[in-house]
Amino acid sequence: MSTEQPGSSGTGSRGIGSRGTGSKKPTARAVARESLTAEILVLARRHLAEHGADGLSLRAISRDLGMVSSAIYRYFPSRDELLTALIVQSYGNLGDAVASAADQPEASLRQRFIDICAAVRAWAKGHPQEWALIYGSPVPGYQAPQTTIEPATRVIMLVFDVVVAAWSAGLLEVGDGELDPVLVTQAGQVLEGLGVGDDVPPIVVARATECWTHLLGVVSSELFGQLANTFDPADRFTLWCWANLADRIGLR
Amino acid sequence: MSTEQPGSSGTGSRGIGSRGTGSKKPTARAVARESLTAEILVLARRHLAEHGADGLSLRAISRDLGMVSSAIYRYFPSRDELLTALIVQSYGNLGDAVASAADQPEASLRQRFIDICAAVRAWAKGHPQEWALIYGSPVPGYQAPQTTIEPATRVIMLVFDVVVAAWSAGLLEVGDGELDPVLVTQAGQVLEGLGVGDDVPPIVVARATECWTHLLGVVSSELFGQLANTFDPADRFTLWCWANLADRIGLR
DNA sequence: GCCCGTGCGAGATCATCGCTCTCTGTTCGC
DNA sequence: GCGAACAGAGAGCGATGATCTCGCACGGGC
Repeated sequence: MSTEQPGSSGTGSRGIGSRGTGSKKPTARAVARESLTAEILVLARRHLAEHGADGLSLRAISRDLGMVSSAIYRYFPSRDELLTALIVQSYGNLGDAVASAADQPEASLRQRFIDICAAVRAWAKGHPQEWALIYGSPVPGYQAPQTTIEPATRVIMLVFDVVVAAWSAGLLEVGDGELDPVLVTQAGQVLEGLGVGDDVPPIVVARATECWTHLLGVVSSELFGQLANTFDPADRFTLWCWANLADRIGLR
Repeated sequence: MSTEQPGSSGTGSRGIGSRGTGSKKPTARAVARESLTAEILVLARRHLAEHGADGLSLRAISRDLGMVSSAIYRYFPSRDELLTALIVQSYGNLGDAVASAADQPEASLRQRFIDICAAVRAWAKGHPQEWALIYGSPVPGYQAPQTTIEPATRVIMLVFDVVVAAWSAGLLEVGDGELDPVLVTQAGQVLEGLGVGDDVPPIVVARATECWTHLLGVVSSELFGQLANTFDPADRFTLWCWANLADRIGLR
């Protein structure tokens, strides 16, 4: 949810609100703009869910709104901007869903990890088009702006946290310095960027990323039909995969 | 390569060729059709590589061919049919690339497995749009016809074969009947459909599928930009992942 | 060897799309 | 209150996929 992301529309935050400093009355025009922006996003999300990312048509949305097509451009300067807003929202929604699944303080680490994986899959199955939007092939010609990478990291961080916890508990198999030096360097930069304590070894980042890519692979495979005719109702198969991944990070 | 897939266009194979029984003279018209169909596919592949799946425009292709747009429809009744032909071709190309990488009789099983993974990744990096076409999010509104699932299995079979070989060599950890009964059933159906000997245990299918989905996840993550700012030049990371997968199936 | 059916390309047409421009009415800030 | 900024309407541009009809040329059956 959280429909207040559309600050990305740019034109809207130029001189209207002036809500940065004072708390002037919100200017009927501004609230109308905000509400219409939100409404556009809701309709866009609906169209996205029903017709997919490239079935998303500004004209169709404007029709549903009873507006003329050109009016939409007052709120989103282009289709790509709308897509960006939807992507940010989707990352947020997925993050919310997974975070609430991960928020089980009394569950075992292994259970929490598996819950996270299952939550990712559940959200993906519930919102296939959104999943495809954020984790599928990049939309043609669409270049993900920098805005989208920050919310994207949130879900990964949940996985990362569990792996760190596993390492803290002494469960993660660390190996003895046999990690490729390039990986060590790259992992070090990630840790630096994250501001994590220097004591976290690079293998933690590598394992977390490995888990994440595998998680993506399993979910996308199921969602994109790669498992058809094999483990088709994939509930058990995915569960088995999560268990295997948990084993991999020492959560037996 | 193998430009004779367009049999899907339907209208073409009605009464023209009559090459099913006798070897009548190929009918200048038929060879023209065949060559033009092939040319369309070549151009389509080029456009696909340059502008992505949804940048593929029948009109643009017809322009490059010096034809009028409506003429294309004599050869492919719709854009989706063209996409289907491209998908089949892409599966074939990937299969060829990986098969040739796997054809190293004197290499160790582990090395062969890693070579297969690396070959998949290499092909994907060399043909990102094709990869997105076959393993990315389904093209909007496009429903993959049954025609595409057979060539899709070919690459998976290469992975499956290695896992079977690992099992034959007694390397694969089989466990002792602890596999979920649902997985056992589904794996059994797969084995039955494959006509593999009854002695192959279900865990082999499950492990192979697991490897495959993880392989897909790693390659797609890299290709779709999910590894940006982490293991960005992902050569070493992916190699490490392949090694881990090899470990997983007992190929130490 | 001719002839009618069929394949083939051209051209026009339709509905849709993203996006731009101009115009008029409304709202806001000073 | 007034000028400037905003909002929506409407027309329009160039492009897309798809359909239809029209002639022309080819080719198998008589």
